[in-house]
Amino acid sequence: MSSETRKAFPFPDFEPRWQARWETEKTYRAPNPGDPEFDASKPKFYALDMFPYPSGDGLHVGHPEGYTATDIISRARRKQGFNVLHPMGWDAFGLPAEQYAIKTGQHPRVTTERNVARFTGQLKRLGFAYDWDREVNTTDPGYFKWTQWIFLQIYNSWCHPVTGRAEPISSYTGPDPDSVRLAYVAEVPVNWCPGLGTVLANEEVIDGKSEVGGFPVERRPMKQWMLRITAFADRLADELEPLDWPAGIKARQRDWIGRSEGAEVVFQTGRADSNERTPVTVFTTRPDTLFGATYMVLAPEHPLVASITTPAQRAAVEAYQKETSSKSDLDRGVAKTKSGVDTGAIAINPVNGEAIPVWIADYVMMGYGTGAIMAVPAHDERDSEFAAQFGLAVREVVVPTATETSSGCFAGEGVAVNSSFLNGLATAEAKSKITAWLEEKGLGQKTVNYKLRDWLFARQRYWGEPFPIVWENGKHRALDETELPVLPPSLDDFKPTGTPEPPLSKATDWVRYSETATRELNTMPQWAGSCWYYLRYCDARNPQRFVSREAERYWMSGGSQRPETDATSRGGVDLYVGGTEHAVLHLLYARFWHKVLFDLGHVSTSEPFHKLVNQGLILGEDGQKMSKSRGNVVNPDSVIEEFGADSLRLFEMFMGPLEQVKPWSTKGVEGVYRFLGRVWRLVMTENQEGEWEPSSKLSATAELASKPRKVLHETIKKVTEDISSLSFNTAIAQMMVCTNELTGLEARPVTAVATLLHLLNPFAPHLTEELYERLTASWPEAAPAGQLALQPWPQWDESALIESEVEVVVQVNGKLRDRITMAADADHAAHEAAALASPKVLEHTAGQTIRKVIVIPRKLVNIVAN
RNA sequence: GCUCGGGUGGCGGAAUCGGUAGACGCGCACGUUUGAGGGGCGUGUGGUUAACUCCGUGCGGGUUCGAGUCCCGCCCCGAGCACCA
Repeated sequence: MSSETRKAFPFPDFEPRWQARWETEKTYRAPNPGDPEFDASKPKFYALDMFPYPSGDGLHVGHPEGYTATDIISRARRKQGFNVLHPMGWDAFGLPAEQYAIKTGQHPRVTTERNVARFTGQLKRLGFAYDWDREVNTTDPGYFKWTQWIFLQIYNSWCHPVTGRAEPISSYTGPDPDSVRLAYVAEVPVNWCPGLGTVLANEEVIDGKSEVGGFPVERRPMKQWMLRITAFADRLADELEPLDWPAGIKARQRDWIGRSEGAEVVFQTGRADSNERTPVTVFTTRPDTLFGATYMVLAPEHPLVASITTPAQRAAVEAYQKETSSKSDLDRGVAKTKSGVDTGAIAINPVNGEAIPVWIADYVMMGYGTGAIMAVPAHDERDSEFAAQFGLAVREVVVPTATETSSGCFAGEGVAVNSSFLNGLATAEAKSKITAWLEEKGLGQKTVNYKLRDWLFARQRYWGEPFPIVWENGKHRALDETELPVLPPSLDDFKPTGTPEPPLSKATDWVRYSETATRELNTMPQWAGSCWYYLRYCDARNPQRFVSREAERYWMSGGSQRPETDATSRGGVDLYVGGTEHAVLHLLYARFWHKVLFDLGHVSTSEPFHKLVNQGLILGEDGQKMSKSRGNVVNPDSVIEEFGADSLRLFEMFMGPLEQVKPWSTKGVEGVYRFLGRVWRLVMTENQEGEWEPSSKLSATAELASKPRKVLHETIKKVTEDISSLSFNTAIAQMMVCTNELTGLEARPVTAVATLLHLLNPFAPHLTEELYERLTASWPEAAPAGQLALQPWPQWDESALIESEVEVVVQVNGKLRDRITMAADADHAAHEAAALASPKVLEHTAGQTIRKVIVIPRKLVNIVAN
């Protein structure tokens, strides 16, 4: 094996060997409560990766970044005495598989299985300590049976208006249960994408194009399944607060929910030449500016436009409506200048009886609020711009308080003026006074509005979960639990029909459920399976329930004690690592489902993910985003081939902070590879035959001198703490320091080397197990037999960290002038005396008066002189 | 425009209850080992200077004995949102 391909250490030999051993021995199997091996005295730790969509491209180097992070902390926690749940699975339904199937004619199940096999092989080659017995696959009937079951829970529930919680539909006493279900059918304007042959959620439409494929998307009304996520809007926003999530992700979720408090105000509208009046309700967050409303604007699609428009304006109004309807939301959004048309109608301001003109304009959206606004150009920038453009009146009704400066349109808070009974009130008081006044007169009320819309839950696809729903006499009805799972029909032709009719309609036998009933033809969106997979991992093979109560309670709500996160812990997954691309969609949907399940008593926590961390994108070596077209994609397989899995793992953690965006560097991989080579040679040496044997410098009897002992214990401390704070890059740096220190010793104590291997084990599991096994073979007393992964984590000795002498910095006027050595227990006076005696200090203070001496014992002395 | 990140050597990054700026790694240079290459090992490496010095954490102020770190005002880069009334 001394060929030119010879490696610095024989990883091509030992990496597969250890991987095979872990697999056959099930080293990382996590027993559940009730299992014989389960130890209830241990605390639990649940580390979750966002499971991948098994694409045809295989793993890229971005995947192992987050996976390695969770793997390291999982391995460390296991050694620290936790029961660790660290699973992996496949989010395998979805458009790409189906698109590929349509293109190649292969059934998506076939390509999915092939892709899963490829991903699995790649993940195993990276040495992740997953409990593969808990692997889940969203396309597995044993899995989606429960996705359908959860849908039934949602379907059979409603949100009680008083408690704000999901309850069984049986507690609803009103006339029409179908009108309040959390899953309901509605005729709504949807994002129909002809290119994909399906409707899409708002979230899946980016700038008027489909997120997948970039096809144009048009609005059209269709009958669709919706989930009533808006009923949970407040809880989804409020309960973010205690979660240990990045502030940016919380902000994005809050923005997406878009809660805004204000009031609805009713204006009577009609023609100036007639007494006929129609009420129009507007929404405003600034009811205190009601006296400043100088015109009203309706969205062009507003249903009352046609009836109130005067004959003289009709042609212009209709032309404008036509123009806006042909514009995409994107065009509407980027328009540089405001546009609009006067309807000729008037609205009566309920607060002062004033008649103001009613316009239509595309800066008012039908989809938000009531689709109508009162325009206050003095205090709203959009209204101000519009008024300026069309010469509409402006009336100031709020003046800034003295400290604020007003320039042009003042949209801030201040004091009300020109507002009758509101005059002199601060904005907040004016708001509540006018709102109370409106409510008293029946002219309006306090209202909360959300940007969040109900979740469009149906897709016209083949490769997704069928709904457990049939239609009979024009009404939908849930199938019984015993009929689950509802399997998709086997179809040879799963192409979109080209019309909104889903491809499942082609399976005529399947569609016919009974003499009188037919099956729902839509399938669920890809998000469905990922809404609850973290629960299935707790009890992945349970045929009776989606997760057993015991397993759920143990893994999701704390088990016994918890690690250092106690104070803020509310239960749930202890650490969830994934990319920011799921900041709103997946994380919001999963939280919604979890809350429904919580309200119905199926799970024990109200939030699923206690701590969330986003790993940063890995860029190509050129600093650009990796992409095939740029040719800068790094393939993990070839990195493993050349440097080994441990090097890849270590490098991805050494590149920089986990959350940060950072560029790939082949030289950097070589660097950590060299480091692992040094660790290897710390233990092993090459004999004359070119074979590796334990180094003669190793010694079971040698004592560690105080300096290397200090370094070793500093390393234990830093690595332990850095793993908890996910600061893997600095942990690795410290292990490099320690390795260099131990390498420099003439006699290397086996216990010290073993300690280093323990610390490095979560990062480089193959190399460390291999070396440790060799240590065990020669020095069983110093290195007790057994896998490192299953042995306890080292403890540091505080006393080893204390030095008898310390170096103290001496500054004159804040500038570094000298360094002196002091006894560790030297007092203030001793520091001062020693510093003042320094020749360098004397030199720099010559001819000056010493004003002050600042002493930080063991650190620094600063002499102030002039 | 708004929100969230972030600006530190040639490069990735350390160090923020204010206290030695640049840990660790890459690169580079020199030395050593080797028949040579590769690899290994060792030393050095912010700028400036012969040296002493002086200057250095995006820019400008401020607080302090002392500021990468705190405060005020800007600039630049990245990500997200974007007429949400």
